[in-house]
Amino acid sequence: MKKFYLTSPIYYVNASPHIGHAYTNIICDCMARFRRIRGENVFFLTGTDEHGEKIQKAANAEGITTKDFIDNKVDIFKQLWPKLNISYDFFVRTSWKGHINVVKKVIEKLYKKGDIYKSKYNAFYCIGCETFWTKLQLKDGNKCPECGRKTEKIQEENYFFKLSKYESWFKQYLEDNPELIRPKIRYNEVKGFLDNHPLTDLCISRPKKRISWGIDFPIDQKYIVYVWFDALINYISAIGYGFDQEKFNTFWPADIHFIGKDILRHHAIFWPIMLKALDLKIPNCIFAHGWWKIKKEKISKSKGNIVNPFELIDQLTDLLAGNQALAADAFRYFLMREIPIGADGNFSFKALISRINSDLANDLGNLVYRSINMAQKYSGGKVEAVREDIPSEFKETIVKLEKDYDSFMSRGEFWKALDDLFALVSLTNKYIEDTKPWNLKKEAKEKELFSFLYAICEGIRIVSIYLYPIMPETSLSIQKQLGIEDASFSTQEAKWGSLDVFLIKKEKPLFPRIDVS
RNA sequence: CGCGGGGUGGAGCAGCCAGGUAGCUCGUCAGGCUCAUAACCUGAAGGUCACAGGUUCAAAUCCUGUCCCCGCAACCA
Repeated sequence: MKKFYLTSPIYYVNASPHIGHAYTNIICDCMARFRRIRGENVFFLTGTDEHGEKIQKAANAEGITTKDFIDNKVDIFKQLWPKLNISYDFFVRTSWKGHINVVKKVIEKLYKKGDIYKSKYNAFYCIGCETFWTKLQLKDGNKCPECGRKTEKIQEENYFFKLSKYESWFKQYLEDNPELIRPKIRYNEVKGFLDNHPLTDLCISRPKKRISWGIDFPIDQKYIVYVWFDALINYISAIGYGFDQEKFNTFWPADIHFIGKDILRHHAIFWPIMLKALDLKIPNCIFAHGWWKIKKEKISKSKGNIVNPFELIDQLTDLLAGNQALAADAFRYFLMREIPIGADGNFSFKALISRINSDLANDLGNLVYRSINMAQKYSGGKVEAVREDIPSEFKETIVKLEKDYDSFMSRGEFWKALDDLFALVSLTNKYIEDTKPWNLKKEAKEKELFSFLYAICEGIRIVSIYLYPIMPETSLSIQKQLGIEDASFSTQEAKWGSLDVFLIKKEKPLFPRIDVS
């Protein structure tokens, strides 16, 4: 069985989750579910990043211990994922002992190898970015080139990881693996960055006298580990690197790391080099998605335009007859359908409702409802297979969908897959229109009528399978209404004519139209 | 010369990397149908693809220049 290991970033817990966190994990979940129905052995990792100065400060500001602070925040994330139907396999916390041990082992190993060394450092430190800059890099004399804030001049001894040693190797590796970083625009960005900025060694320790909240630096008790160096290692610690070799060998290397475009450099440069230094395989793909904006502005707390996913789901749940799982489906659908992955998009409640009404209620929901209704009315709810070829109306579309769906989904191009899938929905609606079953009924043309009924049931059954990764609950509901006892979403079964009989169980429409005046 | 994204019918977007009749969703207008959630189906109107040059048999797409918009304190996918 083919394995598939995918990861979300581990979320930094100094703030509560917003739409961006939800988006990333929904992307991951859609991919994970797709791989599962394709029959792959999936391991989907998510988790939290819990160390570093910012968290220590945030805890202090709230007047609670750092431990209490992170535990509270982690709980919030853990409450969110079920609400969005996120089917992760493991939740890793960087404060977890297993992870901490691996980080220490990694550092010891790299130190022995000579890839970590101690050096005096004359630098300018930006607290916000947790980044050191050289004098040359500073903006306006003493400001952080990334965020523009004043930096602190610091002279101290620290430990460094020899990024520079691997620079030429990495450049070549990038050259040879154009699909390592996706989408293309981000690949170009990284290449451009490397061409213009020679890699300097990465400072991976912080003196405890300055920051105490982190993993003890194993070879020197006066230091803790730099939070990013610690965090990236979660991708191997979570699957047992160094302590559960069987599991690790099963899943490593990662097939895809989904990240937001803001953390590209850490994942696309530091991480592959760290792995190379450890003699581990490089991930197959690092995929950086875009950002959701609100009214064309970046999400930010001070502008007050944070979309709180908890509130959003609650609001949607109310509008969807109290069905929270359906609300999650609708939200997932919107995020995956509305924008091409990789690009930025604009979020608005109006656009969300509009998608629900037009795509989910009018097209899909109505199709299922009218089909089920006809099956019940015209054949008493039992629709037996009429073994014919695929009706010519469907032939081309189904065959094309089978191929395109798989390739789009494999590449994470959810919006394209959904576009194609909804073309089948439309086609089925059109097929009904063209066939005019109500006339067949009047004229008692039973053969044609039953053949038609089987065709539309097959049509929506196939839709339910392809829809599953994006909208699991809706898919399940469709299959239930078709009378499929043991719901199955295996792509193997998305073949025309694989079901012998449908025993229709009509329910309410999948999605009500939402009135927003 | 700071970096990056973008300017395509009323709105939101795709197409640009690998040039070849400008496409999708929503909205508008007209018609059809009745199994269905005022839904579904059909048709129509509406764009000199920001602008100016260039390359080419051919440019939304490649090259050059110009204009305009957005993000770049912190939080942050």
